[in-house]
Amino acid sequence: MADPYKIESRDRNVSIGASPLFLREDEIRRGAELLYFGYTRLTASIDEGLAEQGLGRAHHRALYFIARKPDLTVGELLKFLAITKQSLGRVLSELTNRDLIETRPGASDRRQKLLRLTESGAALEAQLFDDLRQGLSNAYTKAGQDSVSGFWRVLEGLIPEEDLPMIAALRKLG
Amino acid sequence: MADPYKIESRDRNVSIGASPLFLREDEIRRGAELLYFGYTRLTASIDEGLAEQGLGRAHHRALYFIARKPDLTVGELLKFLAITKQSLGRVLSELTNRDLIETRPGASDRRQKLLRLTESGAALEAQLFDDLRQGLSNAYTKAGQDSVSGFWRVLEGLIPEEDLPMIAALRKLG
DNA sequence: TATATACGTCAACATGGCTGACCCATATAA
DNA sequence: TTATATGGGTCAGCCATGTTGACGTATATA
Repeated sequence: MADPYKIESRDRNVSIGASPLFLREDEIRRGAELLYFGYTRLTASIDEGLAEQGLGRAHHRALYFIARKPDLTVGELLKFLAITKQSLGRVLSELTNRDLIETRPGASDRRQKLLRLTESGAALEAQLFDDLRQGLSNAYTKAGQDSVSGFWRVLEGLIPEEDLPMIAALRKLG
Repeated sequence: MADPYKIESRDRNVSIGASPLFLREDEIRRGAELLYFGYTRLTASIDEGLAEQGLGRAHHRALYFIARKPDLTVGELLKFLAITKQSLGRVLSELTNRDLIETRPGASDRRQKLLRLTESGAALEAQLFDDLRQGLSNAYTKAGQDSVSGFWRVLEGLIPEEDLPMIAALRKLG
């Protein structure tokens, strides 16, 4: 067999090649549940701060990526969010109306719109980021560094290959 | 200082006690991003199978927990989903109309309604579970067993203490 | 000059949350 | 035994956030 890990059966409790442990239903369910509860609890903690401003999660996601990559174009942001331009349009115009973001035309391509946080947008994003930091640094500290690496590795494996370069680009320069 | 890990500052790039690595902004952002993309990509893979049946994520979550804990009461399910009974009511009546779930009164407390999958509900849930299994077992296999343990540990740390017993109960008997 | 691309916008609609008000049946405590 | 609390249901209206489809404008590029 070329690849002993390749999945070739729809059976449950399937044992494949040398690695039966990874494929038992209970371990899959455990991961699914922890991912669900972990993700929802973390976002719930942010929702509170967000609600104070009369904003929702959609706004936060946009603020987050704009903070992360200043001068992001609308097209790039659309790829991160994986929503339609119409949906994003609403979010961006609300953020603009509240003076949380500002735009300017691209230097090399003036059709593009470069997105940036305003000063008050940056302040709000920082405040929301703090909730993220509280939750994640608490979890990191409790789990320990080795666990954090494993956490990252498994999550990376959940993401389709073709999306990884885009995500990796978030961690590079501006 | 009693607890060297305790967070006492809102500064970014803060270094605390003996464990500065865990608290740097980049590591927090990396975790937040991987969690976001990992979670959304995994659920997106399920949405396709769900859309074929004309169902949404809300239906899947209910099916999932009923599959996981047969004879779950409505009240218990409400706690897992953390939504209002009105929202859940819509979902459950749709699932009932499609003959995917069935109910019967509780034995010890006849006010309760015990929820179960029908045969076709179980078949559908199994099919949807397969998408979960594909995604997670692929990620588990790529990452390796040690990473999987770390993945679980960090996620557990993201969940408020008071919610953990409820989640642990999912892995016990019926 | 023709065409493709980046972005915007109007309109209608779906999903899945929410609040508030009110109901019934059954358990439980006074 | 009667009062109250609890588990669950339901109607009505609203909100946030996604979707399609159609169409418009400015700028790049072949």
